[in-house]
Amino acid sequence: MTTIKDVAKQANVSVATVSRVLNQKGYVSKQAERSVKNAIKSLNYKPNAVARSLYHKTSGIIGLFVPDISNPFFPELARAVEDAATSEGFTVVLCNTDSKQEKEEKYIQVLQQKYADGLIIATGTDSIEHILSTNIPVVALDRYISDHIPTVVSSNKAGAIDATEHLIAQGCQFIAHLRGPKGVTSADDRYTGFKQAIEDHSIAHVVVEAGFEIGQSEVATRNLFEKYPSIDGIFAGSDVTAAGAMRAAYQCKRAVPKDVKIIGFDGISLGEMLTPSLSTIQQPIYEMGQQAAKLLMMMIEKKELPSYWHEFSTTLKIRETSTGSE
Amino acid sequence: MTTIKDVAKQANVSVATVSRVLNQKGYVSKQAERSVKNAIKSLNYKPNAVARSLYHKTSGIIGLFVPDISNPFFPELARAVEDAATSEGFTVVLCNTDSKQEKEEKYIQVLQQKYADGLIIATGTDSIEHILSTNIPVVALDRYISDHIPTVVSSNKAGAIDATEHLIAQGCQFIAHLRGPKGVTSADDRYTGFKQAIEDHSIAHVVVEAGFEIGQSEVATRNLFEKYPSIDGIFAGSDVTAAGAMRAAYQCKRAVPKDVKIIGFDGISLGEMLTPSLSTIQQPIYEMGQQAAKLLMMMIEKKELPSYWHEFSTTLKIRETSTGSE
DNA sequence: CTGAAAGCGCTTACAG
DNA sequence: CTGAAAGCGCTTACAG
Repeated sequence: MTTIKDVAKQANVSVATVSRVLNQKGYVSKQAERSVKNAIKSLNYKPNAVARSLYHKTSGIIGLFVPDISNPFFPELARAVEDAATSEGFTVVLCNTDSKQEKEEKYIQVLQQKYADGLIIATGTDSIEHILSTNIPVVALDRYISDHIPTVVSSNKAGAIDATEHLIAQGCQFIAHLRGPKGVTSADDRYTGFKQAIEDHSIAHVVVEAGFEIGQSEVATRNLFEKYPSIDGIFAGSDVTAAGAMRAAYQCKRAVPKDVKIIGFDGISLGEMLTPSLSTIQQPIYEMGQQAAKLLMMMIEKKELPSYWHEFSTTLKIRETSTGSE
Repeated sequence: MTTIKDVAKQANVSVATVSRVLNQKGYVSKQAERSVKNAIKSLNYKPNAVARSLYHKTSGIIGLFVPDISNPFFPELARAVEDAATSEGFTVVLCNTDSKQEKEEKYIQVLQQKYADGLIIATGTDSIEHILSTNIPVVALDRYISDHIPTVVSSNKAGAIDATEHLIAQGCQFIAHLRGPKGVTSADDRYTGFKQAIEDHSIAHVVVEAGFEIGQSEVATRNLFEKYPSIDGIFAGSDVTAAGAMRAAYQCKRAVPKDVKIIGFDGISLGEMLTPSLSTIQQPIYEMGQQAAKLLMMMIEKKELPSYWHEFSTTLKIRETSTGSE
């Protein structure tokens, strides 16, 4: 690797001068600048990022914490974060935490040792101390941590109301809600929205916890069909659990959407791959990831944040699982 | 941040001694060791990874190149790579290249400036010069680059034969193959396997290019049904394109598996989320990602590689889209 | 406008 | 067994 010394020698100046033209900082004569630039080009010199890091105590690295990138909600988010970060010259380190505090702590330690500039946290753990006690910028994505941490979420409650009212408008008389895990902010908010819509319209309903995974949801829905044969609408807490409900309907010989209408939540690409295609509440996933990255980079650059709360509207996406009666 | 100097002062030794106990290298008296260890603990000292990097010219960073993490094949691979890397103290940087050479080159440059230790390349671009000309260790995952680069793939051809013969065994008389993009090694190999099986059994068939995306596959399959109404079996080049075929069958009112049997390739979790669930050729995705990471780390540690070619067997996973006649 | 020097936080020959 | 010193490749006061 060629270093700043090689460039200085070739250009017949000191390393200080090379550094000045590199950073466009301080006075440099036209002539010196020209010969340095030539030397840089002819040697194909690229400054060593590690040496810069050591001096500046920054690295251009940001950590992205997700529970598990295999969970289909997170890749789209990760893509958005990475795009936004890369466009500003940052690099993103992927951290799968399985929502385990111990893993989060390990990642935080390793990242701090590398002078990571910031963290985007899209995972939920019970304890938040280890996050609050870190001294690097953090933004919370798709979850709430604390009022002191900038937060990017979607309108989970309003979206859940839209979903439920859509089912009601489609004529559903007995609606089941497959709710996500208790204690997970988004799942709780969706539940609250469901409850409110149901009460506003006095519709028969039942709520069951179905995690965020397909297996659990499939079993839960099957049990539901057995216990309450007259269920004709399902609001699933996520698109993945909606897919589970569709599988259960198939197994129990209920036609979708004819016998039972189903709507999910998230708007991940899975929904369009299902047959029939899944109606859902679309979160602007890409925009959310992008926003989180932008906020983090503003914090890193010590800019004032316009707000600590960024809530994105959801939109009702009507596809095949909730429409008509075919 | 507390530094090695602080520790040295607290322990009443020189920084050299502290460094020695940190690295368990060189002679240190029991007594010095004890007082250094105490100082480290009481100050909660963590060595600065950047300073170490600068000296050693390594960083513990590996780059993972994928076309797009949103494509559902890659998250499982990424998870495996990240798990294996983290367990050995490496950190993985996510690089979405969109299979564009220009993006790959940019990432390579940035990573080299950070003293990245290695690259796992799971993307295909036409040119490979920029990869060959890099001087850091590289392993190719799910693609072939060159004989000089360790490669981890699955038995695409054999898997395709299994898929095709399975459809034949299920009684299919006219089989369509939705092949992946030409020039992509895995897609080409699957096509070759299909051809071979078809010829061995003299079955009517048709091949059409359907990319690796759902939209294209859906349209292609619809056209196929229109043109060749007697198609009763589809071997899709990936699980995603199989999902597209299922959507097309739905639109064209062909029951799956009764009227047309479908099998995919990959074994991503999507297959289990579909209704009916998707028969497929399962690649050991996690093991492949893990193996790639392990090979890369061996190269980084200058260990001899047992082989440059690591081919994993696929397994036929019979689920609902290809069985019975219901 | 420019260079010598100190410093970022480590590691490792080299003397002793 | 231990410390002073040089060096990894940069950047930036400080003098001139």
